[in-house]
Amino acid sequence: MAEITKSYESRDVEKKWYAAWLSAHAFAGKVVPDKKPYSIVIPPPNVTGVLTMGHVLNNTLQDILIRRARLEGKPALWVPGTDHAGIATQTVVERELRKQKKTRHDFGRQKFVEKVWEWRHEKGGIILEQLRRLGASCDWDRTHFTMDPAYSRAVLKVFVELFNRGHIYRGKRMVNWCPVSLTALSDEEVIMKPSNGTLYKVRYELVDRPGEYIQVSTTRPETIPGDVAIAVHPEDPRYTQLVGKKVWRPLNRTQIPIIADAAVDKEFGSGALKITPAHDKVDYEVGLRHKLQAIDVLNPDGVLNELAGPGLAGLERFAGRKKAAELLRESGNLVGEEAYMNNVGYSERADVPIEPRLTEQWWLRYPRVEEAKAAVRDGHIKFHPERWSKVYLHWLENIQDWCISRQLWWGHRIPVWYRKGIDRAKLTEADLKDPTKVLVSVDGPADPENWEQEEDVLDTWASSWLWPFATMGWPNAEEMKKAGLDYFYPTSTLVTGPDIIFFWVARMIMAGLEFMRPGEPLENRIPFKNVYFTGIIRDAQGRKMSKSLGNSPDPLTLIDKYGADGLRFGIISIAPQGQDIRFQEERIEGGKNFCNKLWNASRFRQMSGEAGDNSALATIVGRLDSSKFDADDHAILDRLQATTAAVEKAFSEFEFSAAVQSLYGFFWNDFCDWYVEVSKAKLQAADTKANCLAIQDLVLRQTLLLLHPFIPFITEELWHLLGYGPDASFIEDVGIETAAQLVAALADRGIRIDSAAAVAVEQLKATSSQARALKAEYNLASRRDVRFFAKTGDSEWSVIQANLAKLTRMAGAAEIVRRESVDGAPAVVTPLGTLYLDLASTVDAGAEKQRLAKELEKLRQHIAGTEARLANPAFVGKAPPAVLEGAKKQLADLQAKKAELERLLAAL
RNA sequence: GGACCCUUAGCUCAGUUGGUUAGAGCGUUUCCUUGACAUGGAAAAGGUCACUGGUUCGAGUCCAGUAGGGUCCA
Repeated sequence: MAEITKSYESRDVEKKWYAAWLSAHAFAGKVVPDKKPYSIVIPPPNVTGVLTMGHVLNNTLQDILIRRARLEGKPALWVPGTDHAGIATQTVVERELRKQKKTRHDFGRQKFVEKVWEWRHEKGGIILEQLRRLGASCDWDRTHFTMDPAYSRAVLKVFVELFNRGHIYRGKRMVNWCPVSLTALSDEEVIMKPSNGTLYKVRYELVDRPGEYIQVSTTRPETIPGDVAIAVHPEDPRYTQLVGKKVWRPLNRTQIPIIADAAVDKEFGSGALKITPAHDKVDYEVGLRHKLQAIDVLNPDGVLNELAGPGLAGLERFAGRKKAAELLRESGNLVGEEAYMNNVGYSERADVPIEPRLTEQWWLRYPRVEEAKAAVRDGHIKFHPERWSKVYLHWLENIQDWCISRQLWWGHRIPVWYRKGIDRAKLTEADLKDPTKVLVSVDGPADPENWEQEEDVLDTWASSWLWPFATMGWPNAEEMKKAGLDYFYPTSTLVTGPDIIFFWVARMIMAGLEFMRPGEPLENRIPFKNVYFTGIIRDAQGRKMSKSLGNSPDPLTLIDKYGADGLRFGIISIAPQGQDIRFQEERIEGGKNFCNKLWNASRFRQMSGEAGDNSALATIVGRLDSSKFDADDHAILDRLQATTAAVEKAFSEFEFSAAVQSLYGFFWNDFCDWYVEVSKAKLQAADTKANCLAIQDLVLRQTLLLLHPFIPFITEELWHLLGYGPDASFIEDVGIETAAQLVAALADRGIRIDSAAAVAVEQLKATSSQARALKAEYNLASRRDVRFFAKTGDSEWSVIQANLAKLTRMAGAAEIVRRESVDGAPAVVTPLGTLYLDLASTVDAGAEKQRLAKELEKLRQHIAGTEARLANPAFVGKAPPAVLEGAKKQLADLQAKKAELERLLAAL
C-alpha cells in the first residue's frame, strides 16, 4: 500500500480518478429492471457559457444527488448537454463577423448558420469540459444539444402536433420588440426596470374651439405622430362634453378624435390619454375597440420613419424624443415637464428598452395549464423550498399566450411552408388550416420548389422545454428504448434556480403532461418529482455576480487553488436551502482544510499500525473486540451511527449544507479532536491496540462513504490507500450502509452500542478541558509535567481510573492522583470531582479568590433562575415531567457545584 | 399595488414540532512546531436574537404590528 503523504495535493489525484472513472464508464446510466432508478437531467447551460459560481453550486448539488444514489445502489443517470441559446449565440458570432467588417447578411442565411456551427464545434463545448474539472459524473456518452438532428426533430414534431391540436396560431399582435437584436421576445425575456425619465405635458388644440386645449401627459413625445386619438374616461365629468370632438395632433399636424374608453386612468395626469396603437399595448387594445388605425412611426431598429414627419424622421428614438420635445416647445404646445420615474421594459439580452411593436408572430396557447397547477398543488411535484410553488401557481393563474417566433437565423426554423405567391399578410385562420396554402409538417413539402418556408425560428425555450424527454430519444420509439425512457422517466429531481420557474420549470411540466404517456395518470407524465431551487450566489457585498461588475471569481482558479473537492465542500457548506449565498473565499479555503484534515487523519491511521483486512464492512466489524471497548469506543460508534442517520435525514429533506455541517462536526470534533487523541494512549497498550485500529478503520470507511458525494476525488483516493476496495473497483461500486444496517452489522458481531457511554465521554471531555483551562490560567498551558490531585467520590474516581492514561494525556498532565484533602491549591470543580493543580510555588491567593468568585457569581445567577422556575406553581403544574425532572436535576448539580466552590473559596 | 424572503457574536450564517447556560466557520487575543495535520493544536474574549405588543408555566422559535434590507409579479 502506498504511503500517505504529509499533505493532500489535489491536482494529480483529481486528474487520475476522473480519467479512471471515464475509462471505466462509471457514469453510464444503465437500466436494471428490478431496481428503482434515480435520474437527473442537467439544466442545459447556454452553449456560449463558461463556468460560473452559479454553475458550480448547481452542478455540485446534482453530482451529490447522483453519487449518493449510486452509493445507495440505485441505477443512476445524469444527462448532460447544452442549449443553442438563439440570441446569445447569434450575437457572439455576429460580433466576430463585425471584426471583419461584415454582417450576417453578407453571408446569407445558409452560410451564416454554417458559421455558427463552426463556432459551436470550436468553442461550444467549453463549459462541459469545465464541469469535468468539477468532478461532475454525467453520462457523457449521452450529451445532448438542442440543435442536434434528433432533438430538432422532437422540437419540430411538437410544433406540428401543437398546431394540429389548435394550440398554435399566427397573428399580428403587439410584441416586445428588441430593436438591437431585431426580434420579438416573450414577456419573460423582458425585465422591468425603474428608469429616470421625463413626463411631458402636451396640449392638443380643439379643432372647433381654437384657443381651447386638452392636455395629456406622456413620457414618449416622439410617438405623438403616431397618435390617432385622445381618450378620456367615459365617467369623467371634466371631459364628457368633449367626447366626439376633434383635436389637432401637435406633431405631424392632423385632426384626431376624442374618444371615451374605460381603460383610461382618471387619476393619472390630466385624466386624458393619447392613443398610439402602434406603440403601446393598452393603446392597441383601445384602438381595436374603437376601430382606429395604427400608425407605426418607428423602423424595426428604433429609428423614426417618414410617418413621424419631416422634423423627426431619421432620428434614433431617444434623439427623436428630445427633438419632439423641442418642436413642441417651439410651437408652444409643451405646457410643462417634470422628472418622472417609471418602469420600462428592457430586453434581457441586449439590455436596451424594448419597443411594443405590432408584428406578425407565432403564438402558443399553453397546453395542460390546469394539470400543471394540479401537479404541484397536489404534491406530485414537490418544490424545495416549498414556497416557490406559490410563485409558480401565481404565474399559471395569470398565464398569457407565448410568443414563440424569433426573427433570428440561429435556431429551429419554424416548420411551416407557404405556397409560393400567397400574400402572407392576408392569410386567414381558415387559410392556415388549408394544406393547399399552408403546410405545417416536420418533413416539409414533397415539392419544395412550390413552397417558401417560414423565415422565423423558434424561441430557444420552445426547444428546451422538451429536455426531460427529448434527451431520452423521444419521439423515436427505438431511441426511446435505447435510452431507457420508460425506465428513467419521470426524472427524480431537477436542480435549478428560481429565476427560471417560468422560462423553464413550468413549461417543462406542461410539455411533459402534454406529450408523455398520453392517457396515463398525471404522476406518470410529469417530467420530475422534485425541484430543488438553489440560492443565487452573491459577492461579499451582497451584489449579484455579473460579468460587467467583474465580481465573480473564476471557478477554475478556485479549483487550482483549493482543489475541486475543496471548492465543492466550501460552496455546499455556505448554501443553506432557500437562501441566497454570499460568497466568501475563506469558506472555500475551509473546504480545502477539511480535505487536508481527512487526509491526515487517514495518514495517522496508516502510521499507527499494520493494516487489517478492510475489504468489507463485515471484515472490519469482525476485527472489533467488544470486550476491549471503553466509553470512547462506544461513544464514537454512537456518534457515527447518529451522523449516518443525520445525513440520511438531510438528504431526504434536501438539506445539503446540514449534511456537510454534521459531517464536519463529527469528523473534526468527535473523531479527530477526541477519538484520535485518546487513541494515542490506547495504541500504546498491546491489549487495546487492535480493537482501536479496527474502530478507526470502521469510522474512516463509513465517513469516506458519507463524504464521497460531496468530495468525490479525495474519498476515492483514500478508499484505495486504506485498502477498502480492490484497485479495479470504485467506492461507488461498493455502496453505503444505512444507519440501521450499520447497527445490524455490529449486532451480528454481538456489539450493542452503549449510548450511555456518551455521557461518560462528555464528563471526560469537560474534565480534561477544565484541567487545561486551569493550566492556561497559571501560564502552564504548554507544560506537560504538571500533577493534578483529584478529590472525588468513589464512583467518579472509578471513571477516572478506567480512563486514567487517556485523561492524563488529554489534560496535558504528568499524573492525576487521588487525594482526600488539598489545601490552598488552585482548583476546578469538574463533573468527575474537584481537580487541584499541584503547584510547587505558592499560589496567589488573591487572584485565585477572584477567579473562583467570578465563577461562583455566574453559578448563583443560574441557580436563581432555575429556582424561580421551580418555585412557580404554574411551571410545576403544567410543564411536562421530563422538563421538570431536568430542571430539578440541574438545580441539584448546580447547588453541589456551588457548595464545592464555596468550600474552595473558604479554604484559600 | 400584490406575493415571498431576510434582520441572531466584529463578519458570513446555522438554530428541525416552543423546554437546561443560543451554536458554527472566519476574524480577534494569549500560548504551543509534542511523532497525523501550523491547511494544525490548546485556552479565551465576544450576543438585551431589529423593535413594540400579544399568546404561553416558558418565545430566537408561534401571532399581530412597526422599522430597515432584498427578490419576484403587476
